[in-house]
Amino acid sequence: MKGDYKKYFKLQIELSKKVILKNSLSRINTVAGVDVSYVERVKKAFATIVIFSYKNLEIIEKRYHISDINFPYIPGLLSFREIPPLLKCIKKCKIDPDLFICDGQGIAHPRGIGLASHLGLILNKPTIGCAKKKLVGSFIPPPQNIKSWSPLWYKDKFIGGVLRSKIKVKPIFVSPGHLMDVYTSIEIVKNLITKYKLPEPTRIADKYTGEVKRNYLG
DNA sequence: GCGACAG
DNA sequence: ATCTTGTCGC
Repeated sequence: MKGDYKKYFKLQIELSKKVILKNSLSRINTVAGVDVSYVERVKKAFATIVIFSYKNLEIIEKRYHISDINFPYIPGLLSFREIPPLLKCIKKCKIDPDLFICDGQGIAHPRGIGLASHLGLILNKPTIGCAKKKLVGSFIPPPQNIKSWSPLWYKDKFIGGVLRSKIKVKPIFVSPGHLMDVYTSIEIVKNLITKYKLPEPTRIADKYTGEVKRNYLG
């Protein structure tokens, strides 16, 4: 029945109980950025993953996967649209990254299980959500100082950070996905930012996605 | 009813 | 996400 997504809501509520908000990383060697873009005209999803060395942000592996779109975009249910393509893409990697950065929310979600949290649970890996826009929560705009941030609150819970990744640009929304905590997620994203709004993993994965798409369309 | 609403 | 032109600012 069109518009009936109760089963997905229920699944999210059950999955959210399994999310672990505790940093499980003692040392980070590799970090991956994942992204998905779409072309409705041909009903295709373009997923990419770019893996970097955490220390010097050097690209050490990149993969992509093109698949059919089989779930619509519905705020709050993004993971059901993006995870299938991402899993096939991630499976192509030879390297198993220590951490994944997702283009979307972690626990900053109506039911506490955004794309990053859901993906982390499935992979049983640490993940961080880094979104360009807010989904839920309230906050005070962070100062203009570079890399300053303000807390993101939702239902009296501290769920993430609104980070000023670049001066005179809208801040980004960082929240832990899985096997990660709020403070650590913010600190890690700070380390992954260079001179752009988005942290390198997500920024490069997004750029790669556009490249793959252009090649496909000719 | 109204506003909000990741990609 | 995608579409889409010019335009303001460093």
